Amino acid sequence: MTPNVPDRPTLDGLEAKWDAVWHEQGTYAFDRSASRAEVYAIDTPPPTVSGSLHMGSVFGYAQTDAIARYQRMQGKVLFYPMGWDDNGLPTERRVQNYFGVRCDPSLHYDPEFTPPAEVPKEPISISRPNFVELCLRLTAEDEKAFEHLWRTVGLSVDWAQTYTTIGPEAQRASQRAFLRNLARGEAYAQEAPTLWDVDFRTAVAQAELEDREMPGAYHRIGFHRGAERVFIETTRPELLPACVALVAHPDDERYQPLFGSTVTTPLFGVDVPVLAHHLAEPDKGSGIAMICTFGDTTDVTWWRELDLPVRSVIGRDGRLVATPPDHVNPTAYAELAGKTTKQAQKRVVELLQESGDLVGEPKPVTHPVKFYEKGDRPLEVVTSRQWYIRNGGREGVVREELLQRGKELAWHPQHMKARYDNWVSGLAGDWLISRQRFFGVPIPLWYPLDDSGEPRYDEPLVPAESRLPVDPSNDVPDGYDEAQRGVPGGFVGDTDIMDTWATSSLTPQIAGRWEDDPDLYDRVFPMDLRPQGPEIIRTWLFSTVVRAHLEHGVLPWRDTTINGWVLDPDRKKMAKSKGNVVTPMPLIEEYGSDAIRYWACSGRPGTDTAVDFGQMKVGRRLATKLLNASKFVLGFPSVDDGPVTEPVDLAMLAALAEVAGSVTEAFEGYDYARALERAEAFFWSFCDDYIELVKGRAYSDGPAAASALRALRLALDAQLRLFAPFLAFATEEVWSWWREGSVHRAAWPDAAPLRAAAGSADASV
RNA sequence: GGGCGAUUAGCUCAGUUGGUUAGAGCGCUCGCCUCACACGCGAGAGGUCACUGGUUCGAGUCCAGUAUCGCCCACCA
Repeated sequence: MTPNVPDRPTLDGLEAKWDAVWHEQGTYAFDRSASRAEVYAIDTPPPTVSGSLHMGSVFGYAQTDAIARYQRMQGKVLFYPMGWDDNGLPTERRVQNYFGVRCDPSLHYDPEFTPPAEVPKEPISISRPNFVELCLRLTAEDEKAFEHLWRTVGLSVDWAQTYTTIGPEAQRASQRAFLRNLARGEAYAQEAPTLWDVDFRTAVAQAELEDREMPGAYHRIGFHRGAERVFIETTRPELLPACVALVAHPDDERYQPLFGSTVTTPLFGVDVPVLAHHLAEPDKGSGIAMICTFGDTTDVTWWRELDLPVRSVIGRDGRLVATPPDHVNPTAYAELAGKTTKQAQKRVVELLQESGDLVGEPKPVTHPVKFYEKGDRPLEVVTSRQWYIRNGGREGVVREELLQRGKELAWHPQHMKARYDNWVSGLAGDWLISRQRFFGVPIPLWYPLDDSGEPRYDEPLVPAESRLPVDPSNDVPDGYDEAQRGVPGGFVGDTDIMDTWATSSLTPQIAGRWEDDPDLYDRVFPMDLRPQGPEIIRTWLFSTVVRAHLEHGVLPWRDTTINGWVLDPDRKKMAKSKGNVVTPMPLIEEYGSDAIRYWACSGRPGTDTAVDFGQMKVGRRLATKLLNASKFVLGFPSVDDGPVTEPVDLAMLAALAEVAGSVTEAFEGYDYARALERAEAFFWSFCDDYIELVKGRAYSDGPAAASALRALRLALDAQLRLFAPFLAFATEEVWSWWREGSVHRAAWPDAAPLRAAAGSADASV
């Protein structure tokens, strides 16, 4: 066809133009007639829908898109869905602030409720269904904005294949998987000490913890032993009424004489045993520690292994409970009841000073304290009934199996596997999946109530899979009716929801419509690729491996690419709290999507990369150059398909063949950055050297001119396709000037035909 | 305390089985509106390859150790 080249090619407006065309022509639509062997399936990370996407997301997703486009051009049928992770705490928090509301599950649904136009000073209490409505409303708006950004960036996602983690399909899959875990004994409930966020009033899992350095102080406190004193040091004197024992190392000669005897707590007058345990460290504090129920996870270990009683004083609201534990002097305790831990600590210290049991002044220290990663106050340990899924945290056999899965998985880059091994090896317990929150997938169970109205937790009422998804607070178990809810002899629904990871650990199954559409599922599962960030190896990657291992006995995907972290222009970690977050849209408008994609794809796999406006400028120049060089090549009259004859032309084609080979090789190893670098290096030399060299000849007539024109077109054609995964818009624009269809559905440039055209030419000429 | 990664020109980074004078882009200096492109073209300056040893005919590249930075994990009295 006769090329239709614009007089002044421009990058401006290409995003909207080609997004519309791709959408209309279904360029990236999944072809579900393809067999599993023909499909390349990507388990795309569902971004958290809470506000806006940042450059870190664009970075990783653009890299994945380059891989996706490469695979598509290699002839694979891409299953490339997109999910939105909208359930869970981030959305709840955003809804609370955005609308000025708070969820109170004891309230009933108010169909008339609409949030006030202005955020009220005092949050309005609304029912759980009203709250969930607002969550859905806000996430729907965000998801529209997210899709718009992704389409502008040019992700070649099939937008007909989207899901949300709060949607009915995701709920059905999570509940089904949970029920199957339950049936196989992999899910279980347990009343146990649990890390608890006192502000969010929910249990949290090991994977969601982080340490923060906090100021504290060692308080040296004397326990009574007749007329003697035994001194311990603690940072949490307010837990003195919760003390159940003292503990020292079995080899510690200072305390060996005390083992087996009892001492009395100051102020509260409780007799507690002095015990030996290997976890006690002789060189920490005074070498002897008080065990409280519960100050930290070590206390839990001691409590369990030494078979100690419980004296809980911290309530779920983070305040000291009203009634003192057994044996605790009620008069002394009354001073503390109802106080926050901070207030209680202050008061206990005053009382200890008055009684003379505190030695000297508290010694200030800075020490790491466990926080919920989204929380504001230190976690407490409270006893509660929670659901767990076995993940090898307690059983060596399962742990070994999961480590083995980690070995089967192909990691890119390889060293990221160490983080997985590290995490799995360090698991301290099973996966706590229940949350005492509102916007999530309900635990799909009810419990019968006995004659006194107490739930029989050991006999849960399980829904048939055909009924899923269910909401036990609205739906009724088979064999009961609504009137029996909460009545002795009736039933009660489980009020907990699942942790968001309990749903997103099933993204391959959700996207593949597990059990809902077995025909589709068989064509896409297990998937080929899991691309994701390094910080969620311990959560998303690991939990997905756990679910697939337990349910299907396979790895959920063959390869995983772990992208690097995005740093701000000054190479600092970007964080909302630091106010240095760079938002993508303004940059896309300034540099164009191809430039942003270029920047993202020039970051090596797994390598932390700064937001670099220089790289974006370079990317934009590359895209512009591609338009102009193409205009030059296509400006010449078309010649027939005869042979390329001139040595320089042949050498150029030979070099291009080599480049095509190495770009392909790089992509096969998931090294999109190297692929881009190779293609780019050739292109600039093609423009600056080869084109300049043959320009004069190309303008002339005769066989030598024809050879140049043929070589130019061959080279342009191949290079457009080599760049298509990166410069998705500019390559498509040029392709449309002279070719049919989309460059993104064209075949990947094989080195062989170029080499054939080059004959025996030497690339180094 | 354990693990992983990084350390190459002012800046951002390549450098794949160890092999001739260490590369690119940005920035900088100088010269060019040469009919595809001034978002361009040409020329140039700029480096003890973190440090210390070792292996080798030969090390930015392999080995050991040290330092600094970053990340992950850890029972935090």
